[in-house]
Formats: sequence, C-alpha cells, structure tokens
Amino acid sequence: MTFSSPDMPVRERCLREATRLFADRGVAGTSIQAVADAVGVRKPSVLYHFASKDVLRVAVIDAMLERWKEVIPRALADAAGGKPRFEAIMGAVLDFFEDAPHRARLLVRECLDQPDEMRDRLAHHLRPWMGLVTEAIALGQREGRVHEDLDPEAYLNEIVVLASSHYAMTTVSHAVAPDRSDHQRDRDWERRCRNELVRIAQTSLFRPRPRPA
Amino acid sequence: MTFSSPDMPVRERCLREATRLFADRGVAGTSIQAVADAVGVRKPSVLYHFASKDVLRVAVIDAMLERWKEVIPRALADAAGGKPRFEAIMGAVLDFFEDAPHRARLLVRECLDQPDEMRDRLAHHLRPWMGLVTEAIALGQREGRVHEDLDPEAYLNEIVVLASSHYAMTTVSHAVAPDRSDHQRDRDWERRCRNELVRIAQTSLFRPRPRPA
DNA sequence: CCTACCGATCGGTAGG
DNA sequence: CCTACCGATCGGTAGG
Repeated sequence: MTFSSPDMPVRERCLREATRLFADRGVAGTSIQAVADAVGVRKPSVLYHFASKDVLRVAVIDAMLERWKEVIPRALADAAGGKPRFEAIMGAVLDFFEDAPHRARLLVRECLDQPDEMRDRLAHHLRPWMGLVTEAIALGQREGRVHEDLDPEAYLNEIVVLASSHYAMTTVSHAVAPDRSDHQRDRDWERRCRNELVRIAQTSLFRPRPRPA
Repeated sequence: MTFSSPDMPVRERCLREATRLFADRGVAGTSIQAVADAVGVRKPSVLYHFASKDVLRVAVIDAMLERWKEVIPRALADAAGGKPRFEAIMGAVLDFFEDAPHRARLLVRECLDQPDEMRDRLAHHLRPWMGLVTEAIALGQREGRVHEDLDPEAYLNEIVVLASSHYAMTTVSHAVAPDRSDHQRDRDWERRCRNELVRIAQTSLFRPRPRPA
C-alpha cells in the first residue's frame, strides 16, 4: 500500500504503480485490487481508466517502450558530440535500465509471458535503429576495426538480451559473488558485474589494436 | 490437456507437467486445476502428492537444479578426455538448456519471482564448481592465455546470465532477425545467435594469439 | 485417488 | 470516482 503522490492524475498513478507491481510479481501475480490499493482508490476506479486488466497491461508496456524513443536520440547526440559510437550506445542502453531497474524486469517478464506479442512489438520499436547500428558495425568490419567473424544482427541481439537480463537479475547474481558480508560489498559486486558486461561487449566487438605504439 | 504417459507414476507426471506449465505461464499463472488437467487426475490428487502449491513449486525447482549435478561431471569428463576446458564447459551449459528449453524459462522466471530464495539456492548449487571454473580462468590469466583485465567471477556470472536468458527468450529474439519468412530462416537465425553467443564468450575470454603463423 | 464442499478472491459490471 | 454486487475460479480440506 505505497501511495503514489496524490497530486498526480489517477490514470498516471495507476500506470506507475502497475508498472512496479507487474515488474515485481508479474501480471498474473498482481490483482487489480492490488493496483487500486497502491494508488489509493477503489477497484472500479482503476477499471474506469483501463477497461480491463489486459488493457492496463498493454498500456504499461507501451509506456515503457515509448521511453526507448528518448534513448535513441540521446545516444545519437552523444555520438555526434564526438563520443565514440560504442560508448554512446552502450551507455544509453545501460542508463535506460539503471535509472529504473523494474523496466528490465518488466521487459523480461513480458518476453516470457507474451513472446509472440513482444516479438512483434519489439520488431516495430527496435527495427529502425537496429538497422543503423548493424550498419555501423558492418562499416567497422570493412575498416578492420571490428572482428570480421562477428555476425552484426546476432551480436546486437545477444548484447541486448544480456543487458536486459543483467539488470533483471541483479539480486540473484549475488549468488555467484565470492563473499557478501555487508552492503558495501554488494555495491562493489554490482559495479564489477557492470564493468565486466561492458568489457565483454567491447572485447567481443573490436579487434585488438594491430600493434600498440 | 496434454496427458503425460499414463504408465508413469502420478507424482512424476505432476512434476513433469507442472515444470512445463510453470515455465510457460509462470507459477501465478498456473492453477493446480491446470496441472491436474494436464496429468489427467482430479485436483485433490495433485494436492495429495504435494501438500500445497508452494510445495509443488519448490519440488519443480529442485528437480531442475538436481540436473545440474549431472552436467558438471560430464563437462569435467569431457575436459579430462582432452577436449579444451572452455568448449567442454560451454557445451555442457548450452546442452543443458538446449535439450529442454523450458528449463531456461523456468530458471529465469523463478529468479524474477523469488529472487532471494533463488539467490541462496543457486549459491548452494553453483558455489562448488563455480570455484573450480574461476580458478581455471585465473590460471589462464597467469599463463597469459586469458585477458588480464577480465574479472573471473563477474565474467562467469554474466555468461551464465547470458546463456540462460538466450534460451529463455529465443522466440522473442526473432524480432531482431533481419527477415523471417519461413521456418528454415527461423532455424538459421537461431543457429546464428547460438554461434554468436559462443563467439562472444570465447573472444572476451581468451587473448588473441600473439602472432598468427 | 475420488466426490463434495469451503471461504476468499478473482476480473468485471450496474448504476449512480 | 464510488457502493454494491455478479458468476467463476482460486487454493485447500473433510472424509472416505
């Protein structure tokens, strides 16, 4: 029963709380009543704004996918601003999940619950800029900067899967951590995993420099 | 209503069908009635073998984690048989998910639904051989075969996350596929992604050979 | 392993 | 945005 700030329209508060609840317990594990409680209204009020639970589910996913449209221009702007393309795009993707960890959980959950629907939705949302990125990778291959046996589309797919799952399962990853005594160590472990994620993506993309000067 | 082979004990048929249903729709999205229907018995019969839904859930996860204990010796045997360690272990992990894709979905779902419980369970199941593998990686670093800036524990964590999520989300990954006209292309795309997954893990682990002959 | 049954909660509607 | 209410299904039990 965590109330959303009461000065926000009820419709948006429903979206916000439903996003959090769906991410944490899944759609099937979240009742409309639970959303109503979190918002601080009665159940039929939620159903006034969203005709059915499924309508609410679709609206929640839509809201998350819409955010991607802000991420892409930012990455392109960073790249235009002189920042290397890899770091701009990788940074944008990681920031997208990092400043709202439930986004990653929601995304992965929905991929499991509604694979066919998500396949089409992601194709629609990601296709345009996926094309740009794979082209950039292919250019890098022709210029000899990128591993020539790399498969651009497949590479991009695996890295997106890795990034989203990495953030969806941060809590669990502590199982592998060599020691976990206090919270400081937990933070440290998360930083190490994030660094390693970037290193893996980077090392498997770029060829080593031909000869260090 | 897909019946399990009726010559198998009911208890094991419950485990089998529950595993499939939990993987596809999640625990919250699967009723005991649905399990009973799939097995071909009445609901109270399921509850006779598993005192509650949660007991069934735990038994299903246990059965999956038990399989890991068969995977590790196989990988070690392959490695002892002269096969390079990386290929033996990577092959064992991929085979584990590949010959039963719902195992990956079940694992990822449970990591989202019960993160704290899964953290402890995985720690218990994975810790012993995780230690062996990270030691092998550290040895490779001292011998100059493995990237020296690699973080062994974090690397292993990310690769396990990538492998499980890769198989949990195969259906969705087709969103990124450049074209998907027929089933032959789908198979082809899956093969490309699997190859790329192995290439990413391999390239980000081993240093490039010092000088090709 | 079954029939019969329990209270609680589910998603959703009527009507204001 | 609320009260009042619907039938269906939920997890689980009694008793044989």
